[in-house]
Amino acid sequence: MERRLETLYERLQDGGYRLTEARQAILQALVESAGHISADELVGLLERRSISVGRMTVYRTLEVLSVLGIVRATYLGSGAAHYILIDDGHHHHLICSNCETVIEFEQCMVAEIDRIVGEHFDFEISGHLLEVFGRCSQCR
Amino acid sequence: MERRLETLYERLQDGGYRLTEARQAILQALVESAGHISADELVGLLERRSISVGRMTVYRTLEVLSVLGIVRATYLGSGAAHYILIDDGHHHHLICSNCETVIEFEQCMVAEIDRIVGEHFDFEISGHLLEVFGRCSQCR
DNA sequence: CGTAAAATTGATACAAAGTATCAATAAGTG
DNA sequence: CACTTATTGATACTTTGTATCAATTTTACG
Repeated sequence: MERRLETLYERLQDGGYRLTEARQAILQALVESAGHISADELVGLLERRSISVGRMTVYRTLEVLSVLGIVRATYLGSGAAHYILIDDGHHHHLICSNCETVIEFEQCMVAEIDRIVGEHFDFEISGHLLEVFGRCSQCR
Repeated sequence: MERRLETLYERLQDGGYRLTEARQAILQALVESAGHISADELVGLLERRSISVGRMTVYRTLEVLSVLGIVRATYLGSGAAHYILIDDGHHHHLICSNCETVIEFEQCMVAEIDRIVGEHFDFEISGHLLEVFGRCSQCR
């Protein structure tokens, strides 16, 4: 668990960014929330822990983490982007197109695609996000 | 090509929605733009063709199309959600985490996942969106 | 250790994106 | 055609995201 955070800290630094307290707090919150969280929810979360990080800083940090491929924004119903930790390279979830329920799953068979497509387009692949849509059991 | 539109019209109606001129215009624009388009870009596109559809209607229609699984919102850099036609059940693209370039590709090997995961979670799957991230050749 | 250069932060102000409301209008039904 | 019901769009508004810049923090270096 700590290992994971440490690695993220390193990735920030290796990317040429400074490892500030704000960024550490944000990464920590992201790891612990372990889900889909919007920028403003993140601000609220940190606030409740009496860690004061400005809204602007949160937005900027998420942008940095995006560029580094650590985080990925996705759209889940509401207007706000939700950020997903994708530091291990992938994330998968089912989304009910009706009620927007999100169910995460682990099964991943996309490694093949990564390889083939990456070669084909001369693209250095760092990860992927697979969103599968449909109707959950309740909405049918 | 016309066939595709016809099918979309039917899906709207089968879903219990009325096939209005506004919705037809929006679907048509989506099919022709054949890519990733934001709500406001869509409004602009229609305006330029002297088809007047209110902003509100576009947002609402995209919401309806989302619920029907015809369209899917995704984040591509800018703050606005971009909508992707996913009427044939899937869409795939590479996104450079650095410059946000989008490269679409067809290769799809995810059918298997759809089946397995769908059964496992009692989820009726209608499609998926696979986003693969990394660095494009220019950004390396 | 200080100190200076450079990155980062956050208050403020702003722009863009998305939502609620409701009277006017258009679509389907018989 | 008339009637019921869904849809539309103008308006006003909230939320989300971005630009700016002085103050602060971090890092590198003497």
